[in-house]
Parts: sequence; C-alpha cells; structure tokens
Amino acid sequence: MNPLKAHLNTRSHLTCEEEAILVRLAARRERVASKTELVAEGSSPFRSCLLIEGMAVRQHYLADGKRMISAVHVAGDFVDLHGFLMDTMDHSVVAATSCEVAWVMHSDLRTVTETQPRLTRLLWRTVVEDAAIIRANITAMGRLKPAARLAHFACELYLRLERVAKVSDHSFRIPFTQYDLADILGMSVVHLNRSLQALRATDTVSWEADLVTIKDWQRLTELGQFDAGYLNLGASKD
Amino acid sequence: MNPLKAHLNTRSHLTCEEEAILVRLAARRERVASKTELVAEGSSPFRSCLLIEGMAVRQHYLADGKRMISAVHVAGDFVDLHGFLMDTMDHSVVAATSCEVAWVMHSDLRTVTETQPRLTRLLWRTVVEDAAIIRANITAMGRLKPAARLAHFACELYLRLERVAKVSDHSFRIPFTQYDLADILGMSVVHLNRSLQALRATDTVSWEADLVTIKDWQRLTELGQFDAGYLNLGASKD
DNA sequence: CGCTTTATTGACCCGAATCAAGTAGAGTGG
DNA sequence: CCACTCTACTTGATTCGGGTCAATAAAGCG
Repeated sequence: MNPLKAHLNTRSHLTCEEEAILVRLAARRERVASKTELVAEGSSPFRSCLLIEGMAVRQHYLADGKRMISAVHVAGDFVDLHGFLMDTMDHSVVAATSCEVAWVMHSDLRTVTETQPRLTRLLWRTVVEDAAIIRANITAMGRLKPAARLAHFACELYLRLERVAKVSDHSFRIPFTQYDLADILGMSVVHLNRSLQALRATDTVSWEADLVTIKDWQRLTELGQFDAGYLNLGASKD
Repeated sequence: MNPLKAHLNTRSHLTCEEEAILVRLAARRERVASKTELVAEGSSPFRSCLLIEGMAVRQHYLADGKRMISAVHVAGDFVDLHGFLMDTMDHSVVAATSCEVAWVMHSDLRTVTETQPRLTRLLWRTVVEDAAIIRANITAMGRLKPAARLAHFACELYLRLERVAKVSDHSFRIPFTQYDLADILGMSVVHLNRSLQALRATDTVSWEADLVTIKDWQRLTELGQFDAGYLNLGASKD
C-alpha cells in the first residue's frame, strides 16, 4: 500500500480513515512476472490495477505490427482508473518488470465516490496528473531532438521514482531494453542507440544497462527542457 | 449548456436534477475573441473554463520559442478541470476561434463532488477521455507518417464534432492555419503543407481553407489507422 | 491600395529509418 | 566444459524523409 499513500500524500495529507480505506481497497494482492498483461486491450474489466511494486507500460500495436508505448507507470500509480470509468480499454497495460499489484474492485471504487469526496478528488487528480505527463511527452516528442527527449524522460522518471522512494544516491533503474525505449520515444532502435550515446557524451547522466545515474541535474534538465511543474509535486488544493 | 449535456449524455442519460445542476454551474457566460488566453500558464485559477461554443487549444512554448499544441478542444469540453485539481497550470489554453465559454467556480465543483457522486464520475470521465485522446495522439505521432497523422486527426475531430452536432453533410470546420496544424502534429509548416497535399491526393477528404469534407470515411480511417474505440462513444458504465 | 498573414513551391542538406553485419553476454543442453 | 542459441547492443552503409532557408502567390484587412 505504501507507494500509493506516498504518492497521494505528496499533495494532501491523508486522514487515518482515508488511509484505512486505501488499505482495504488494495487488500487483494498478486505478484506477476515481467511481460504479464495486466489489462488487455478491448477488455471491459470489473477491477482496476494498482501498481504496488515494479514498473508497467501502456502499449498499443498498430495494424502494421508497430508498437507504441504511450505511458510508463511506476509503483504507486493507479494504472487503469481508466477502466473504472470507460467501458473498454483501447490499449493494454503490460508489466515491464516483475510486479506486485493490487486489484481494486470497481464496486469498491464506486463506494468511495459515494462516500469519500475528498479521496475521490485525490484519485481523480491522479488521472489529471497522468494526463499532464502525457501532454508533456507530446510536447517532447513533437519539438525536442532525440537526445533531449531521452534527457527529458530520465528527468521525469527520476522525480516520479523519487516520490515513491525508488532512487538512491541519484541512481535508479530503468528496466527497459533499447527496443522498449525506442517504442516509448517513437523512433527506431538504431537511432535510439545513437541518441543514447549522444546523451552519454554530454556527461550529464550515466546510463549503462538498466542503471541510470544523474551526474548533473541542472544541465540534464536544460538539455531536456525539463520543467518539473507538470508533475505537480508541490502542495495541493485539497 | 447544450454541448456539455450532449457530451455527457452520449454515455449516461442525465437526470433532470443533474441537468439542472449543470445549467446552474455554467451560468456565468462570456464571449471571447479568437486568440484570447482562457487559462494562463503558471496560473492557479479559482474557476474552470467550460467551452460552450468554438474551439480552443492547449499550448506550451519551449525555451527556444517553439510552440507545441498538445490538445484541441471543442464545444462541450470542460477545458481545465485540470485547474480544479492541480495547483498550477503547466500550459495555457487559448481560444482558436471566437468562443463562448462558461466559468465554473471551483467551489461549486467541489460541492458537486460532495453531493453528486454520479455527476462527479461523469466529470471525472471527461478527464479520462481527454487522456485517451492524448494517448492516441502519442501513438499517432510516434508511429504514423505525416499524411496518416493528418488523416487520424481529421477522423478524430469529425467524431468529436459530430457528438456535439457540429458537422453537417460530412463537413466541418477546422479553424487552424497551417502553422497551427504544424504545431499540433509536431512538424514544420513546409512539411505540413506537403503532407496535406499528399492527403488531398488520396481523395479521401477535401480540405480547403478551414472546410473539411469527408469523402471516403472507410479509406480515411484505414489511412490514419483510426480506431474510434478510444473516443468511447458507446454506452457507459454508469 | 499598401501591409500583413497565410499558403505554396524549390533547393539544399541533415537527421533518421532501413538494411545488414558483427559483437557480447546469458542460458541451455550434450 | 564447450558448442549452440537467443537476445540485446552496437556499428557502418545507404536511402529517403523532413527541416531550414528563401522566394513567390494569394488573400485578408486597415
């Protein structure tokens, strides 16, 4: 339960009652292997997946077999509140590492919306945050050069993982192969590889295998034109 | 009020009480000229903007002066529920045409969340929908060729405008200059122009000035690899 | 009727996809 | 323990898409 609490607590402090409700919601746990499909495309689920531990991606295959990853999720993310409100999923969610997940029944979420307005707003906000993240990625994809996009991606993940205590000593793990990264950033593997080398050459970050270490945050954010504002880590309205 | 009702009614039928509440929420009307900034970047608004009539874009300027448009909004869209839940805006919203807008006080929205769980879910859902749209655009940007992206964009806007009765006889108006379109799709104006010509050459759509007419929906959707699923026009859960 | 904004075209060149090959490490089985 | 295979990463060569620069129409508009 901790990561979601950590996630929500960044903004408003949860009351004891709210914490208790979250714990109860997330009681139904499961550990799944990497590459497990957590939410299938086209499905109409009756429960939503909350990531407790590990990372997952939202992905979509095009008719011509190309894959695009539209979002990356970390511990504490309520991966498919989408499914709670929409009837069918237009994409699938797949575990990128071994993950611990909690399955939250939609009927329980519904009860929350009927009885816990403040908690409802907090959950609603996580969707707004997700949207802000995707929007920032749109901007990055449309207007940044590949190496800058990689820098932006590293900055974003750094802060998101920090919030749930998954970084230590400026280092964190990105469990993606270069094929995954290419599908996240919308480019070819070959070019991704070269862009990654270009990024390494700036000496702002060390990125070997899945271990990423920030060496110069200041310059890295400039490179990626990264402005943390959209992650809204500050105080909340509620 | 009509467009939002039309928008929300596509999924669940609103009760009379809920309709009445929406009408009251949106009582504070204003007409603004094209290019008016409806929501400023960095602001922390106390009210949210509901588009009654016209179109608007979410945009963001990068440090180097480049602009990216991350979303397009049409009549009936609750343009910045974002601001209701987050503390500051990371981008601005600008009218793309002359618009009629309604200003909804956050305090009133808050009351809705405390007393109208079903309406709350419907509003929440509009945010989820927005996210789905942006995600589809990420996929399009990352993996589709420019002409296909234009086709995708036309398909999406067609269905969204149809929902609020803004299309007639397979035609609708896209009030964007080619500079705007370039910033929406993340490419240069010159190339956008050429891609548009390529799209016209397919004879699936007529696109002259701001008037777009679908000539062959079937082929246009194939071209843009457009699958309407993500717009979730079907029945709702609630 | 000038002036600005928008659309279009050509020339040039760099960036990025594709194709193809080679290397390295991890796991498997004889 | 070594050959075999698979996957991930890297590199080079080639081609083509798409950006930039520059110029010209065309169309509003004051």
